[in-house]
Amino acid sequence: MGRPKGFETDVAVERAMRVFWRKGYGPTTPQELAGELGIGKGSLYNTFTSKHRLFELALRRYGEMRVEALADLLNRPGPVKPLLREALERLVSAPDDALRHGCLAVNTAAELAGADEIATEVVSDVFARMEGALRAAVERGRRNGEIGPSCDPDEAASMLLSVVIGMSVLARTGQRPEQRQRTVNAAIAAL
Amino acid sequence: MGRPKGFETDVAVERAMRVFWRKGYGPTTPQELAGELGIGKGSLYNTFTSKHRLFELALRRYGEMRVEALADLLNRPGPVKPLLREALERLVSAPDDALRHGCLAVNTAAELAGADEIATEVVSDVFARMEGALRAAVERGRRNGEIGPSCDPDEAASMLLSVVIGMSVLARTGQRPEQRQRTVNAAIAAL
DNA sequence: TCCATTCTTGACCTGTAGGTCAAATACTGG
DNA sequence: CCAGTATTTGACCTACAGGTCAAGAATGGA
Repeated sequence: MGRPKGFETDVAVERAMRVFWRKGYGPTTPQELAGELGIGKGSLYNTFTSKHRLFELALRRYGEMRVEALADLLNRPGPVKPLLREALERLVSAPDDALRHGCLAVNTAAELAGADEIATEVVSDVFARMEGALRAAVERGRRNGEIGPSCDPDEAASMLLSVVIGMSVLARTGQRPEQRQRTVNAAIAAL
Repeated sequence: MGRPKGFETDVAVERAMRVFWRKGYGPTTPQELAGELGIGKGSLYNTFTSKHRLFELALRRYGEMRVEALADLLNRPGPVKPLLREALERLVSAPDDALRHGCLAVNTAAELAGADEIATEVVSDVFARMEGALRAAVERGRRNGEIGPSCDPDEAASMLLSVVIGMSVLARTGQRPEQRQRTVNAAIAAL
């Protein structure tokens, strides 16, 4: 009973995610969010309590999306190295403005880590899970014999995670794709 | 002639740098800057024109500092690999809160790249120069025979730069130092 | 010692961020 | 068709960000 909601919460969170992704947490104003979600400011606060809470939901959703996409790719059957390469190459040359905003988790880490406990925790968790997926892939490659036994999966996964994060920062600065391609080559060659 | 300045511009820029480093550009207020520099707000604007301009100076200074420190280290005589390792290990376990704020250039890239042209340009430049220093080191290692001829200096340097940036983001999230140590091990092993 | 000049300070101004609320609206059960 | 409930909207509120400015303070020169 009562008046029915005029919008779907999920869709709203998804749209909010895009806005935060483009502009970061601080510079995004409630007004802009309301506009982008197609609802009034009051509705926004009635549903999400605060800008910060909406951001948390958006960030969590972003994390799920990314981690899942990475795991899906790396779990595909067949040799692992090409899959790892493909995962990294997604940061080399995506449709341009997808990259120009970098990765929401990375941007959030740089903007809020330390100052915002919730954001810090969510982002750490996302990174840890990505690292886990990478490690699993490296382990599989070792069992396959694709990757030599001298390569420690923990070390390799940590390194790959750093590379992914680094590339996502560099993409934001407008670095040319060829340079990131080189990064990928070196990182994959290290396995 | 005229009343003499009550503070040294250089010192002020240096202090401003620390503040921006800790809190980022957006969240730092003119009031706080004035307080931290020990001058009135009017003086601040009289000397630096705008918050943004002061930030630019601070960011440029930060870049010089970092690039120089890296080059100095890598130019020390002797084998190159240990020097590269040491360079990366500076991001593993520095005095804790130095790391908790990450790297100002990286933070700025994530906060402002794309939105702020000047910041983007300064930061890109810093990254490019760091990459140059790393590449020079790798080349030297190849001439030494420390590093095999199969290792492309361009690729290696790009990869190392990404690793450095990635670690600096991860340090901000409170990641444990041991994980970054693993990253360093894998990155150096790749050479 | 008075002046021109350069700096310093803090009160003041304008715009906007983040959020609240009363009134209006749309539904369901009786 | 009315009562009760949940939602919507946009005007409204408070605080503060970023910046300006008039008045005063410290210098060197004539």
